[in-house]
Amino acid sequence: MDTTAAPAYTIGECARRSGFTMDTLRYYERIGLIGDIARTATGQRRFSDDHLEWLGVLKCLRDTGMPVEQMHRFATLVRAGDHTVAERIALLEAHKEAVDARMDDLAAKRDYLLGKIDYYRSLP
Amino acid sequence: MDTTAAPAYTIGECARRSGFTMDTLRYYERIGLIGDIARTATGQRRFSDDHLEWLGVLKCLRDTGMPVEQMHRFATLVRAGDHTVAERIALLEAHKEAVDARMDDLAAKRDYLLGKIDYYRSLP
DNA sequence: CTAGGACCTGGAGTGGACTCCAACGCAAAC
DNA sequence: GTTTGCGTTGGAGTCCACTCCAGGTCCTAG
Repeated sequence: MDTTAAPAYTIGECARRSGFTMDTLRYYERIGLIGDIARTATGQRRFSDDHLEWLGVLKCLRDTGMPVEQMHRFATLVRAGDHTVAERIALLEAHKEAVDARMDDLAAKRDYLLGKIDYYRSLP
Repeated sequence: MDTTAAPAYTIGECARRSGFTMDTLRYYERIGLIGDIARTATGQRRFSDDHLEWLGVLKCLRDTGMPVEQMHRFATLVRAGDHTVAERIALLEAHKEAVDARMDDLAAKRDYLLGKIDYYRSLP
């Protein structure tokens, strides 16, 4: 028999570990970004390691600027099963392109900023 | 005498050249990010090349994620005259640091994304 | 002269993503 | 066993940065 308890995190612990606030976690559950969260007999959420991993994905997508709606589409694909893998790749690739473009733009504007700073430094 | 007319752009032309919408330009004027816009006798705005240059700065700051309120502080410093140059440098440097941090974070998350894509690609 | 487009104002509305609240139940440390 | 604090809900509120609108004036090409 298995005496190892599967780790189950309270929403507070999950917030601490995932980097989302408790409110955001509840919000994400509500809008369908996180599914199948276990509950204790009294109704408290218990998150699993799988959830934490998924939240890591969500955090990555969100922090790179993916709109919540697109994350929702991705979550739907993941939930739909293996036959959506090609579509998931397409979505992630498109997003990666967007991130690359954003990084290029940031780099250019950072340089402009540096020039401005240098100019101010050059003043008498 | 000087027969060269100083270029004066309508708000539409200025929008086209600056990358802001007309509404945003009016909004920025209203909240004090742009000062001293000339008007025709009938009240239409006429932007100058100096404005376009300043709008370039604003666009750079905005597109690199500076909140409007901080841009406003910067605009105030610029308007206050040369004795604020040190403070302007400090503000821009702090912002540059923020941009660098953002870029590092994006790069890391982009790699995570690539890993995810590769994983999906590796599936049977 | 006239039609169509560009511009004006003040103020209201939008969208996205949370974030907060009241009023309550449950947990666990001492 | 009681206090402190974590968790619950549904719904309302917030924040930011615009964005849109009505109802008007003005400009310019034909």
